[in-house]
Parts: sequence; structure tokens; C-alpha cells
Amino acid sequence: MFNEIKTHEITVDIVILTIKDNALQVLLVKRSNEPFKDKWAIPGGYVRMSENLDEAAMRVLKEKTNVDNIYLEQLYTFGDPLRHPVSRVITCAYFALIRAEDVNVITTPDVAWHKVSALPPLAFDHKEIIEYSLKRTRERLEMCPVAYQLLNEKFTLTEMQKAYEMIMEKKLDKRNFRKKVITTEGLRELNEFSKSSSKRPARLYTFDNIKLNSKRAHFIKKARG
Amino acid sequence: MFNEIKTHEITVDIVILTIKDNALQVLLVKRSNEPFKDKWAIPGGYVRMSENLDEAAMRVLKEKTNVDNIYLEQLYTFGDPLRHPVSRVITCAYFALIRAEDVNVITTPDVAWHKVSALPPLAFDHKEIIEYSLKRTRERLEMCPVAYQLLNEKFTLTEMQKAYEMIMEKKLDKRNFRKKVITTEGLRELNEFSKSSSKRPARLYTFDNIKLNSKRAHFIKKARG
DNA sequence: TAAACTTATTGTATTATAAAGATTAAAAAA
DNA sequence: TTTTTTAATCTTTATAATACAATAAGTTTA
Repeated sequence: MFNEIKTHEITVDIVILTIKDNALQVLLVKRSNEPFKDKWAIPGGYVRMSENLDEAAMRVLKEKTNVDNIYLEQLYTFGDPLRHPVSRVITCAYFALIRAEDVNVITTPDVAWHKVSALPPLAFDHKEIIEYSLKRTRERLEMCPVAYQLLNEKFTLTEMQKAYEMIMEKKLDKRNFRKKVITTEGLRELNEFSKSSSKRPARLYTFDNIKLNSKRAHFIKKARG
Repeated sequence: MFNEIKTHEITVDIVILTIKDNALQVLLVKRSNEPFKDKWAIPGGYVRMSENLDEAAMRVLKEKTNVDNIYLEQLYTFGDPLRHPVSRVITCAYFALIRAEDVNVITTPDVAWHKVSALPPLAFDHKEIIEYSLKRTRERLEMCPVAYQLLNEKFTLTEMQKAYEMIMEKKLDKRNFRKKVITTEGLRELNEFSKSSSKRPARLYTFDNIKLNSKRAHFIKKARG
């Protein structure tokens, strides 16, 4: 056992966020082993000797949730000596925003989406990790239109605004939001319209050639003092 | 040996930046052991079982450089399997900007400041770590006036602009820089003037009640596409 | 089939901020 | 006293952010 030889264990834990059923949701797995058996947790696992942290995160995510081929970003490393009740486990947390339509999550009783606004009790410090990932997502959203990662390939501007409002947890002005959005690099107007609604159909848009670091793409104003 | 029992070792490495002799400089220590014996490296060391990562970073920094009581921020965790030539060492990197006048660095042949523009060959992936810390510092500077951490307690606006220009590696407009700076929360105008120059004395300023996350404090415009 | 209803879409005036141009001020050196 | 150098201020212009209300395009209902 690792804790007998007095060294650390290294894990990766992954926060996967999406928008589903009109709510921001996080992918959780139910733990099958102690500690925290039967508690929900973000997917995670040990880092192998032969792989780097990014590779470990991708592998673990695939193993636990069948989610593959998405862009994971390192979030923060959590290393409190008491974060694991039994041994000393330092975890490198990753996160990703994904389109619900893009992933092959086979939800089971042990792998499921949960609304971030109503999380069940979580194992370890996973609540803190999720909260930190939300904070970072908000900061990112102020810099570049990462919300597109949460939307379907074709989306209406209202859907996009809803995504922003869900993450930022505040109402945005529809006219000003649109004005900024349409100047965003990579956004393309389609000659298609939404059919789902029973009201006036909305024009569909898509993103191509996204440069996430494109400074031109800021479009949510920072709050002023 | 750790590598015989096939587990990871965890270290912390700390990038300390300051402005000295009109240049951005980083604190390096010369390694006394293999691997990379006699090569320069950023100060680092193993994380103990009883301490969290922040505590480990502070302790290691104190031990290696005598620097104490400064605000360290977690930067990124580097975990490439080959970053250490002998064993598997994952390192959690920290960084800090400090005032040269505030620290009791006793520079010796083995502990010294080096200009980031002319680094010696470095151990491990420490060049990459320093470069990443510079990138992050630039991003932070666009958000809040962290450069004050590099300046003496009393400073002229020209000194502050020089600090910005050194970090951002570009020239700034003096008039616009001043206009933005003087609206920054926490900046206080003093009734004292610089004496060093043989030209017109410049007014001295100081920072009090810094809120690093104060959104009001942005004052370097982002580049537009 | 007209009226009511719901959501989508658009424009303008005002204010704030950024960038660029030009001038004045205070000291030391010549 | 003039020149030189750096500090500091003021103005204009351009760009971006904010607040704010009416119209358009469909469906539903009476």
C-alpha cells in the first residue's frame, strides 16, 4: 500500500460540464469502493508511471465515462493532506466544457449528469473542485466565447445567451448581447432557422475556426467597481 | 529509492521574479547534487506528507533562498514522465512577484538573480516553467496591477511604466498609461519627489489596500484583432 | 379569419474608455 | 539665459459599452 511506504499518490480528477435540459450539469460517477463508497464523485483515477498528466486525465475519463476526444484543460492541483481520509493523495484536476450531443456518455445508475445547482453530497473535496471549475469558466467566458463548446453545432443566439446567463448567473441585455456576439470572430450566420419552437423561428448560427485565445472575441463586459 | 517501488515523487518548484538593475530577474539556485549537478535551477524540493502544496512551496523557498513571507500562487503542474532523467517526479510549480528591497536573499555563488532575458542553461524543464510563469504574469498584468509587487514601496509612475514595459515587452504610451494608473484603486499620491534623477523630480506614489482581484484596476488595454 | 400571444430582431442616444496630438512645467547643464 | 531632459497636463478623436422600446414573424385561440 502506498500509505505504508510514506509517499504520495497522484490522481487526476475531471470536471465535465455541459448544458442539458436547460441547466448547467456536471458528469458524476458513483463510487464503488471505499472510501466514500456509493457517494457521487467526479471521474478520477491514478496516474500511471508511463503517462503524463494530460494523458492520464484522458484515459481515466474514457475508462470511467466512455467520453473520448475532448479538449481537457488543467485546472488546479489540490494537495491538502487531509483531503483523502485514508492516504495522502494529491490530485491534479482537469476540466472541459462539452456539447451534450457530442459525447457518448452511456448514463447508468452509476454514471449520470447532475445539475450544478443541485449537487448530491460528493466524495472528497470534489464540491470544492467543481466550484473552482465554475469560477474559472466564468473568468474564461469574460475573455473568449468558450460557451460555444457547450452548444450544439447549430444554435440560436437566444440559446447562446441562455448558456452565458447560466454560467454567469446573471441576466444579460438581449440587444447588447447580440451586438457583441455578431462581431465575434468565427461566428457564421446560417440560412437555416430553428423549427422546435412553436413561435417565430430563430436564425441558426455556427462557429467555425475558433481561436479560443482570440482577443477580438471578448464579448462579455467585465463588471466595474 | 522511489523509482524502484514504482510510484511518483512530488516536488514543488518556485519561480521568483523581481526587477533589479532595470531588468526582470529570476532567482536561481545552483544544484549541488545529481542530476544536473552544478546547473542552475529554480528553487524546489519534495513535498512532505504532513504539509499541503502551498506550505511545501513556502518551506522549500525559505530553506533554499531564505525568502519568507511572500504571496505564492500556484502556477501549473508539470508531469511529463521524462522531465526528470532518473525517476518519475511530478512538480507543482508556484510563482511570485516580489520587491527586491523586501527580500533577504543572501546571494552567494549558489543563489543568485539572473536576467530572464539571458538565462543560463537550466536543469530539468525549468526553462519551460519560467517561460510559462512569464506568460501568466503578462495575463495577470492585463487584469490587475500586479506590477506593484515588483516596485519599491514608493515609486514614480515612470518606474511603474518601466516595470510594465519590461514584463509586457512592449512600449506603452506615457500619457495614456498615467491616465489609467491614476484611476487605480489603492494608488496614493505622496507629497514626496524622487531625488535620484538629475532632471525634473518625479512625484512618488504608493499602493495601499490592494485588492488584486479588483476589476476596477484593469489598466492595460488588451490588444485587438 | 381576425385578434391575441409569444419569441425574434433591430436602432439610437448617451456615456465611458482608449488612442493620439499638442503643450506646459521643473529641474540640471551648458 | 538658453538648452536639454524628463514630468505632467490638456484636448480631440475614435471606439466600445450601456440603457432603453418598438416592430416583425410566426402560432394559437376565439
